[in-house]
Amino acid sequence: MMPYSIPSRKNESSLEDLAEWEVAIVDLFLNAVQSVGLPKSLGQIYGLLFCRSQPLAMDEVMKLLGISKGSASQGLRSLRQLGAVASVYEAGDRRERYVAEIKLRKLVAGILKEQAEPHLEKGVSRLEHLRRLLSEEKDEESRKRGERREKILSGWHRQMGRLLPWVKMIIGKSDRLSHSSSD
Amino acid sequence: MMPYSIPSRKNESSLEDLAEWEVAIVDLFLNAVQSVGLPKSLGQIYGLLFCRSQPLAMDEVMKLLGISKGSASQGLRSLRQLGAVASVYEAGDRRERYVAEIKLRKLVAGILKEQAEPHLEKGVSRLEHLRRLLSEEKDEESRKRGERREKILSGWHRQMGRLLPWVKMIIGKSDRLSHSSSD
DNA sequence: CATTTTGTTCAAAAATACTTGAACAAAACC
DNA sequence: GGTTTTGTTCAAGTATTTTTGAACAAAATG
Repeated sequence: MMPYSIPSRKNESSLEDLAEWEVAIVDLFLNAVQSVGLPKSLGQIYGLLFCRSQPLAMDEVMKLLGISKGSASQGLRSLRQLGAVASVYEAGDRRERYVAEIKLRKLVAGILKEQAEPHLEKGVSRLEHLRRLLSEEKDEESRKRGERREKILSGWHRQMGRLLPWVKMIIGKSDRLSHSSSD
Repeated sequence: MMPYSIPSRKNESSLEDLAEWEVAIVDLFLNAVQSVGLPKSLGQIYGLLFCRSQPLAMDEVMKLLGISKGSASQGLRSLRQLGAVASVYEAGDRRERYVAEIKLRKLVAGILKEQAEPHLEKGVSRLEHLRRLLSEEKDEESRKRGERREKILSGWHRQMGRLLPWVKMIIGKSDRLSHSSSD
């Protein structure tokens, strides 16, 4: 029964070419991004680039991680948008190549700008909408209560706006410890 | 054809009893929690309790939001665990009743404790695992590169650990502006 | 102690989010 | 200009998460 069966590699031409520690780091980032609510392919791709000293092209990323063209393309786009990867041009090759941004300060700044700030912005219009509804509320008790709630939310909103610069500052501090010598 | 048809309310006995501004706030929290990756029923429930001055029982939450028993039960449990709602006992009623915690400081502290700290903790063992793999890596270049990466990750980990207390502190400041007088 | 009320659990259904791959566009090459 | 390489888009498929509701447990009631 079934002699000469195919060697049957575990992972269909993926992850095989990564060192064990690289797999561990890819997995680490995979989990990390999921906890922030981002798709896991983002974490895989970033993790892979983070491990490597040389820039990788999209087809190499696909091959090494065993993910589809679509995922690779979209994932790299999101990462560029977040400022988590940069593209570099290499002589004698048409393909665009990518490297991971490893300064925590820049990573955090990118996430804050792309994720937190849009939410704060949306918050402004939501609060405006809320105030409009309140001004139309007929029931006295209800309106009073709503106005108190609106005050609380405005306060929270202000606090959050104040927090962001601090986070950038605190993370920024002694970031240069991160990248000591080479690479 | 079909005279005397049933009035056909839009929302099957839900949201109807909320004021418009309350619906807006429920929706606001619904969106807010989703952006943090939490299930939206958490946001709805918290939002409803946030609007109300009087504690609500689980069946009232179900009725007002039009959600199932299971969602209400699980949602309230998660919120309690996060420290976002507290239960209160009211005379002459067997049911447990819930109120929203409205101090931003406490909310943030709860989220950090339940979400961020466990991740940091897991990070410790992941870094240990990584170091073990690195010590077994045979290829010289690869190991050196891996060791540089491990240093970077350890640095990030440390920075994150330092950030949390600051966040609590900064958010804590002038929190008392939030709840001025009644409620 | 049988019954009613209150609340939890969990398997299945529904809703969402993610990935895939084929079709398409854009640029480089010859 | 035709061909090849590189990269994007998006509808359909797959996987994951969330919600539902019925069955169950626990406690109060009479």
